[in-house]
Order: sequence, then C-alpha cells, then structure tokens
Amino acid sequence: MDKRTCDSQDVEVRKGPWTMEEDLILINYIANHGEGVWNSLARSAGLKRTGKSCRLRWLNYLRPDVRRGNITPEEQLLIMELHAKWGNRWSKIAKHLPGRTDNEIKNFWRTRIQKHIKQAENMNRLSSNISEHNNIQQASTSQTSTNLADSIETYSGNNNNNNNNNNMGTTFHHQGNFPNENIWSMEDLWSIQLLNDANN
DNA sequence: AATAGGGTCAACCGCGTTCTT
DNA sequence: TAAGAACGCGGTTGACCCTAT
Repeated sequence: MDKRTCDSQDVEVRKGPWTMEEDLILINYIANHGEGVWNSLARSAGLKRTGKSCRLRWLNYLRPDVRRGNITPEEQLLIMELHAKWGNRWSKIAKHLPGRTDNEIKNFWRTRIQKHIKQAENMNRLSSNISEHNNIQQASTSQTSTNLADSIETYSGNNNNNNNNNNMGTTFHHQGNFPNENIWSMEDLWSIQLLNDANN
C-alpha cells in the first residue's frame, strides 16, 4: 500500500497550525454531520487537510469535552499509577482521565515526569555512591518514589505560578507565522458556532 | 538589550490494526 | 481471502515562550 496516497489525493494539503477559520469549518461540519470517516469529512468540509489532521485537531483540541489547564496532583498520581501498570499506553491511560487527551498526557509525561524521574535517579545514584563509601545500605526504590513525589509536589506549586506563561486554562494562545495569528478561546469558537447554527 | 538554552505543546510521521469491498 | 482504505497509537519534531546570563 502506498502510504502517500492514503490521506491525500494529490491535492494541495495544508500543514502546520490550524487557523481560526479552519477550526470553525471543522466544528461547524461536525456539529451538522457528526464525526468519523475523516478523509471524506476533510474533503466534504472543504478543508485542505488530511483526515488524520482533522481527527487529531478535533480529538485533541476542538472537542467540547476536552479539559484544558493544569494536570491536577490527583491526575498526576493517577497517571503515574496507570503508567506503572501499562507503560506508554497513552490512549488507554487517557481513557481514565476524563477530558484529557493521550497527546496531553504523553507530553506531560515526557516533559515533566520523565525529567523528575531522571533527577531522582541521578540523586539515587549519587546517594548510593555515598552509601557505598559509608557502607550504608539505602532502600533505593522507596527513595526514588519519595524524591519523585517531592519533585511532583514542587512542580505543582511552580506550575501554578507559570499559569500565565503558557496561557492554558481556556484560552489558547495561537502561535506561528500564519494568517489569523491572534488569540482566541474555545468559548469564542463555540459561541461563533452557536451563532452560525442559529442563522441556519 | 541581546541571546543562548531549556521547557512546553500542537502537529506531523510512520506503522500496526481494523474495517470494508 | 486478499487488497485497499481508514483509523488509532506512540514517537518525534519544530516553533514559540520564558528565564538566566
């Protein structure tokens, strides 16, 4: 099978960040026709995007039940628990965190947890080296989890302070050198959508 | 004030699986 | 049953932002 022709039909395919217009088209189309059959959806809606891209945009961002904002400490613990159980099965883990997407959890794990695990491991290595020198046996696993828990707690506190940096919450700060390079929120998009519906 | 480096996250890519014909 | 199409997942990338220097 030729993967190149899988999603596109040799028509111009747009890539990169989605514009507000594209978002509106997608929301509007799905509101009227429902989701699924993404390739034909992309074509029918007049979007110069692959079905894959539309699906991803919808699932990770436009769906009304997508929860945005900081991962709570409870969610962090759950993620850690489930990851310990299932490994990198992000979509499986995401199913247990309502409103969270696999992409979000994956990013969270890679950027936050993994970093702290590494730090904890380094500390552990360091402490075990010291232990060897001092002939003191350390319980490494409990130490690691304590360090990790501490790190995560530290992260939670810091993250609140960083809230205004990444514009999470409900507001999306659109980035990139594309037209419509502005700031809009999901509330904006959905209210426009509702207006469209009212006019139809 | 400039900029290098690191963090974050949306989006893309490749591939395995499932569905359809 | 086979082949093609679509879906779904996990890994990776690239652009932007923030902070430290």
